[in-house]
Amino acid sequence: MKTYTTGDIAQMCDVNQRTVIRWIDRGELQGFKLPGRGNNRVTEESLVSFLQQHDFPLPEGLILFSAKPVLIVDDDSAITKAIQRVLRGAGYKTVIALDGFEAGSELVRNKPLLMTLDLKMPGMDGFEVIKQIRNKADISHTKILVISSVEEILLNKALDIGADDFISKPFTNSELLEKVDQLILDAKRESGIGEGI
Amino acid sequence: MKTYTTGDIAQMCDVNQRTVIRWIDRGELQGFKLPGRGNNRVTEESLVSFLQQHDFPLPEGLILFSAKPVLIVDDDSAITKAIQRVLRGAGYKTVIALDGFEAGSELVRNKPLLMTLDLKMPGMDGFEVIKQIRNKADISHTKILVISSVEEILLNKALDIGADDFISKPFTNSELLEKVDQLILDAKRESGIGEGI
DNA sequence: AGTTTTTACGACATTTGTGACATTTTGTTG
DNA sequence: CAACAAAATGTCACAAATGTCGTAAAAACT
Repeated sequence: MKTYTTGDIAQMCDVNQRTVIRWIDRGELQGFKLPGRGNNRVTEESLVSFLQQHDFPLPEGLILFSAKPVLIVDDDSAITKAIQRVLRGAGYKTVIALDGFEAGSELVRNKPLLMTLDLKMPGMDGFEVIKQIRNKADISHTKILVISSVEEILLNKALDIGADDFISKPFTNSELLEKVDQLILDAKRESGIGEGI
Repeated sequence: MKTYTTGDIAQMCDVNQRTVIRWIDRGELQGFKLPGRGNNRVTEESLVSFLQQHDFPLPEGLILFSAKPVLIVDDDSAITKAIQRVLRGAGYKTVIALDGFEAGSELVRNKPLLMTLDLKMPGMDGFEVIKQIRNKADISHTKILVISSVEEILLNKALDIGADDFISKPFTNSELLEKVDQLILDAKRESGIGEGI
């Protein structure tokens, strides 16, 4: 379960850290204390509830952190639906993009932790997309799982450019889920507050 | 997320702080309250929108934030640069997108008032893009100026789908500027920005 | 082991919200 | 124009909330 320190929250709310501690002391923000000297921690749940209760505009990185969708990019809607079925079955929310424009807009809109990417889509250079993603700060953290049936050499090239993993068609549901679970885990571990903005 | 206190705004607008609080209470300036006694905070976004609506001269630090760019979409970088030169000369900020992915991501990222769109880009269906834009609430307001050399019939079809205006290649700088100025004016009027009495 | 960064807390300075009231501005009427 | 009412804004005092600073402990990171 993700927790936040008083410093995280202070930065997030544009408020002095001393003030956050006072909120917790007064009980206005629910937190718990570490054994040592009583350093405060606040669960994501408490924080979101607190922010909503006071009409705080939700900071980017926090919006539905645990419910962020996986973006599925493929021009073949049969494939996107198949992938979607598997991921939904495992509890993931999903968003589908069938072309480059949709992929770009949904990526920036949802800022997913992970996207699956078909390397050879008509009119869309997968390698170029990977480069652009890694080059834009607000989405550069996105985990990219390349899904394709092209030759091994090209897949390795994708990894060199910045993809995080690949899977070759055809693949089994469990193979897909294994890689998705791993990448999501990595993404959650790496993501912190204030980073990647 | 940058926020401002009532004191900041009072100083900025050369107004009594008491008055700023009343603006917020009346709902004329959108703000939110801290837990304690309800101290007010106003996001940069709300403040800029408020200042523009009342023709306040924008303080230095807020000018950049307020100037939304024009998005230029074309696969031919010679053309994008030419358009960029003209628009910059007229004082517009510009962002260029050379393919569908870039167009989608920059559109959602910058939420420009206006985009120029080449209808026939390789691997990107201009009509489909227009449809998608009109179908997504966060960008549906975007003014679309179609720039193309295709036949009149297709251009009219673009208008039917949801484009706001078109201009045929080749065109002069003044023709382009005239249409851009008009569309930007429309966009500002419709969004309530820059309305003076 | 070490070092660096972050955190909690106290004491004090500053800012903020509120109410009550004075002043200015705006609009209307004769 | 003058007179007037209505609304908006300015002024002031005080309690409450927040900001600032220094220090020592804790946590994070080699």
